[in-house]
Amino acid sequence: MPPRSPAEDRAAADSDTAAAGREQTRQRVIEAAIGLLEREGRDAVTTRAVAVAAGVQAPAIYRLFGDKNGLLEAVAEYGFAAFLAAKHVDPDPQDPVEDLKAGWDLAVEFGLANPALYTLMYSEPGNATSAAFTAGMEILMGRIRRLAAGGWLRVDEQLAATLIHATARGAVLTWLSLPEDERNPALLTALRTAMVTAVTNQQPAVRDAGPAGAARALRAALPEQTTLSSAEQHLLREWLDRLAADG
Amino acid sequence: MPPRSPAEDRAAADSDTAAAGREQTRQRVIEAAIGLLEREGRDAVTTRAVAVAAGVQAPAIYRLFGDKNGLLEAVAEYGFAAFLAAKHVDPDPQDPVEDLKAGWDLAVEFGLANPALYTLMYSEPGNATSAAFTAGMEILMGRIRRLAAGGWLRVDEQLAATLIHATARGAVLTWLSLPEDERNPALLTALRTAMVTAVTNQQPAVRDAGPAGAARALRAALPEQTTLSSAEQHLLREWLDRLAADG
DNA sequence: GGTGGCATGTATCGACGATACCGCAAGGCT
DNA sequence: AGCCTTGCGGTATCGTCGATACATGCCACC
Repeated sequence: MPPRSPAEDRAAADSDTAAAGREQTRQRVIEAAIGLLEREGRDAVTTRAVAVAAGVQAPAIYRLFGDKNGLLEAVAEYGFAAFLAAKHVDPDPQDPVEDLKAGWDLAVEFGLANPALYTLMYSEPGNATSAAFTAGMEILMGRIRRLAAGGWLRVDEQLAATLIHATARGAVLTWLSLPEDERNPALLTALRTAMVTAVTNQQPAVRDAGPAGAARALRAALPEQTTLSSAEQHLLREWLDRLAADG
Repeated sequence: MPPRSPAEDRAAADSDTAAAGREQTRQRVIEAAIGLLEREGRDAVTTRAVAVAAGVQAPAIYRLFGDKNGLLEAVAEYGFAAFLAAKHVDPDPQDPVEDLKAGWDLAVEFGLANPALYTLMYSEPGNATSAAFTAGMEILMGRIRRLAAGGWLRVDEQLAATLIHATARGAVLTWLSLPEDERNPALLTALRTAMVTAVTNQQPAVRDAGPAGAARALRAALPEQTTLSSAEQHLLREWLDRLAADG
């Protein structure tokens, strides 16, 4: 959200109601655009149609969103935020791998539930900055971090995130591109297990959770390593001893 | 391709040259559209711009392709056919799994080499009927059939084809959506092995959870730690990054 | 040498995204 | 209190888009 405009600062007395009204019409325009998008398809979302559907004048859209792309971005963010808000995220999952599956299912479910919105967001490359979008990314990164902390992660955290995105995107777009009578639910489960196999280890690399367990595991697996110089390895071992003893 | 038009039948004498000329201008228009698409982006492909780029009148496009969508479909088919023709397919591969990988690489390579064309073809669901498209599908189905004949296939042939498509689509679109400095080639190889694991019976090489996994775990679990000084933690993190990336 | 049919070329239509311009209502200043 | 500045909402309009009607002219055929 941008900082308060000078006009709002000057008229601080009723800026609340004015800003509230503005936000209200903004929301009405967005919902009208979503309605058109899901009811009549992407091409039906024109500035004029959205304006009459929302009961506002055509230039109001440009004043509210600056651009048609701005409107579409606002629509994408609104839809994604609404979906995220409707779903609750387990803050402390027992099985991080199951949690990963749940997160993947969530992403795919969003795509299948809002096909027009999903293709609008993910069909063409480019935009990646959005409040709701980064919020979803934060949730995903949290899941990945828990996996890593448990020693489950097979690849880099960044690569894991990209792999999850790529499989989910391929799953949703391919599913949507199939005629309804060829949509096999096994596609989704197979892709999900493929994602899990690519991202996680079958057995965690650390036996005990927490830094001490990870330090012990790393200390045990280290001798074969040559990436570090011998001096570095020596110092690293010392620290690992301290970390392992700390648990 | 439709059967010969009555006009062509009637003027059979020079229908060859006439049809050839027509096909020539058709090809010129398609190439002009491809040039605009890859040089100035999707939105630059307007009927007028294509017409002036190809040196034809605006209505000629509608006479040749009937519609702007017709032009775009012709463009997609042309580009895909050109790519298919440039690549030769091993008719009798020795290792069908390696052949599957090669086919997947081919599909992904097409997407990475022709990003605008690829997003045009696969971004939005719908069109699936095209000569070159079905030709590519035939090649893919041949590969899958050889896998099935060798007993390699783990799932339905249809599901295998869909899985291959979905992973390739996710790989290409995700790759293209990343900024150039975040494009990790490991994404493609990881997705390819995930696809092979999902489609074939080939078990992934059981990777020992080496130091990289433990390093990742320790890196993710570290922030709560206070045993080390901040300077030590900083250096440790650096080493853990190197160890984690080494796997 | 007509004659009919079809491709070519010009002009134009409705809709789209986007914006300039005008009136007006609401504080601020003297 | 009255004037004035400031910014918002409403009307009209611009340039471009996809798509098409209409006139023109070319060419084979009789």
